[in-house]
Amino acid sequence: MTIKAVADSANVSTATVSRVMNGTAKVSPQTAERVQRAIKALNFYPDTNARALGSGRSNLFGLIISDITNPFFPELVKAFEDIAVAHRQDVLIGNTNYDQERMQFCVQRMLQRRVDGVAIMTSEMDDKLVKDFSRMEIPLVFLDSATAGPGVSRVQIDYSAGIDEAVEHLIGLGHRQIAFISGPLRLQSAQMRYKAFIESAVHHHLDSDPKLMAEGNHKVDGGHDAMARILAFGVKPTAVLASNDLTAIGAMGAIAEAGLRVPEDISVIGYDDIQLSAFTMPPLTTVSLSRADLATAAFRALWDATTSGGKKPVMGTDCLVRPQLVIRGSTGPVKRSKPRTKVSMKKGVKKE
Amino acid sequence: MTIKAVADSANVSTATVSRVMNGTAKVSPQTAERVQRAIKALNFYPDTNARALGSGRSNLFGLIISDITNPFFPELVKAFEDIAVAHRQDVLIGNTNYDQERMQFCVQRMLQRRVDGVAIMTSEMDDKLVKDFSRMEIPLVFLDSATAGPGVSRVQIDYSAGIDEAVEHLIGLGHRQIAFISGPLRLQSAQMRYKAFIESAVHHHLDSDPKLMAEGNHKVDGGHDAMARILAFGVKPTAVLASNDLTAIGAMGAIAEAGLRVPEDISVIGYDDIQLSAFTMPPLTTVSLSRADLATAAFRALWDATTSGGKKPVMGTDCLVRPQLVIRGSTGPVKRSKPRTKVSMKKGVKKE
DNA sequence: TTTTGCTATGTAAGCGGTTAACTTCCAAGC
DNA sequence: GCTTGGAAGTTAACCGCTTACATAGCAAAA
Repeated sequence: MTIKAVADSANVSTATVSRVMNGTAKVSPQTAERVQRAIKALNFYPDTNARALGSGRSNLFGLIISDITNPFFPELVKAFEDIAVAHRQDVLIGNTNYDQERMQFCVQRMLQRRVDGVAIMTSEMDDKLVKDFSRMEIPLVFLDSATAGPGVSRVQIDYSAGIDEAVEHLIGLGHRQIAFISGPLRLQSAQMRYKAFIESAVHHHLDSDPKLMAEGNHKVDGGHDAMARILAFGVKPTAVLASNDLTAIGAMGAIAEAGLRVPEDISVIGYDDIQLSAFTMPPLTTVSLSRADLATAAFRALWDATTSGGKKPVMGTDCLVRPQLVIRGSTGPVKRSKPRTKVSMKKGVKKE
Repeated sequence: MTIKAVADSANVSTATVSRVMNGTAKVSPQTAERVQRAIKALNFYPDTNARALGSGRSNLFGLIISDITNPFFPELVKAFEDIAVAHRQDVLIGNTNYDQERMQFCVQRMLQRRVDGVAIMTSEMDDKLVKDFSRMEIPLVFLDSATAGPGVSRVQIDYSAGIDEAVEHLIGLGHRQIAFISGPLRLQSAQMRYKAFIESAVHHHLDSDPKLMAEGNHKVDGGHDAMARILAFGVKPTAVLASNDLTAIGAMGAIAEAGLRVPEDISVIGYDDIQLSAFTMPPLTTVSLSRADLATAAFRALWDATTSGGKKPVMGTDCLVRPQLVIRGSTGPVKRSKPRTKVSMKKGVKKE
């Protein structure tokens, strides 16, 4: 079943069939109608490979992520795919697993498939590999890294805004001793969150103590262990901010194991707002980062770059996505374990 | 950068270059060496589209899943991709979202890309669409449905085995009143688990009561609501078995909200063993279904079907994956709320 | 030496589309 | 009536690789 069969069946040339399929040139309504009918009748699907070869457009976008097992990503992938489907683009997903070699493979595959563009949603990307893409003039969009340039766009996350909001929420509840559990600091994405917290802490004159900081791994177990370590130090944070939700969930576990309660003894805030965070016990207060926004922005950038007629190296775009605090049950007012005034403190709180 | 450039650079014909790249025919070691060198030097990546067009093999497998946002799937996807990468196959993922139209698109895309085979990992697949694949003689592998046939393989899950093991574990702990929270019963996959439980219950002469059954949606909120409903009925199950882990997690939430404790008041068992289930509070006892096994079996089936030289309609294979109970903290001995003998019951339990 | 039989390589015809360049046809302009 | 010009189609040259077939070269057989 080829385009030729359709052409014969509709009594036109293959060029005409191609035109009605792609709408690339005027075809009389009657002819178009006839062709459409033939396509339907023969149940014809054009071969994408041939199409790509002939036109130089593969209708494929690459999507590189680091770990599909991290709940942040499936939601991103889904959102991205949704938009792609709507634009009749396919998506080739590459999972780097935080592994250099694997990433290498990934890039190679995309290069070979002649993808129309690549969304690089992991902060860990080798510059050399990026060069490979630009040599082929493949539009790129990065999440949180690289500088925009010819054919390279960026989607940035306003970490500070999200973290500030979280910190201010805690301060409003009376917290001053706020612990922070970071992700693995060798990853840029984790570092950015970490730095945003430090800045916010300084800016808000929070009590600072290295013992309030611990490094996790952006997974549940890492959050758990990090929290356990902090608790073991004997410092007594009244609140913890975690670099992502999984970490926060782990932290909540460690807190419970220490015989403390969330939020009565320690308030917990996560980051990302993965679906699950609404269902933890208690539901997690978290900084929500809309995967749909991220995906939309990334897709847009690629789409614009590939459909801009003519001049090849379109200047990349730059866009900022702003997270937003979602208050649920894991944060509450700080408990006065050692009330300074014995009685009727409650009445005196107003001004404090 | 085409194969021609490489050929010129190595002073051979394009055919020879193609041969050394694919190992499809003997080439003298020296020539091969020279070609390899040229490929490296020019940093040449063959165009997969052209290759697919010329050879009729796309080196692409389709992977259809229903909801990448369900933690069961990312792990499956990852495992599948891992094996695929090792075999130099790419993977085109399609998310049906449990939506007919979306599934349609999915199938279409794969057909157009001329995938070498498709793993259909969702129980909801339209027969008409399956026909489209077989007309093209595209090998298929199903998870949990369809009958094997020419070009159609199956990977079956031995639900009964897993559920039996769970039920026996509970019985061993003294439970007789076991509730079951199913997935959405319109989905085959949910039905199979449901039926397996019913059979097991009958087989083990468990107390049966329709009020012990509730339908969830295979997500956390569904599990929560279903458990709440069961509790509201006033029946007092001492244990709950959930159709998947997310459901179990939801159920644990509802139990906690009812002022009961897991496992002291109610034991909970999930199904799937998603990563998260090791980190709930308490850690979830669950029937572990190895995604790696599933993925491996599915991949194997497709791989064998596509590489079997010659005769096209190879008979599909059939394979059974056996889940296994993982005992963690959410199950415990049944509590004697109304001890029949007032005192020293503990000593008398031995024989019971 | 000539023939035979391999083996290593080259030649060129696809694969199934796209698209530039060209042909028709026909209405409008002069 | 003859040009001009634009719309609707057709022809055929690619796109980059694979592969059937042809060929050259050489060792063994005759």
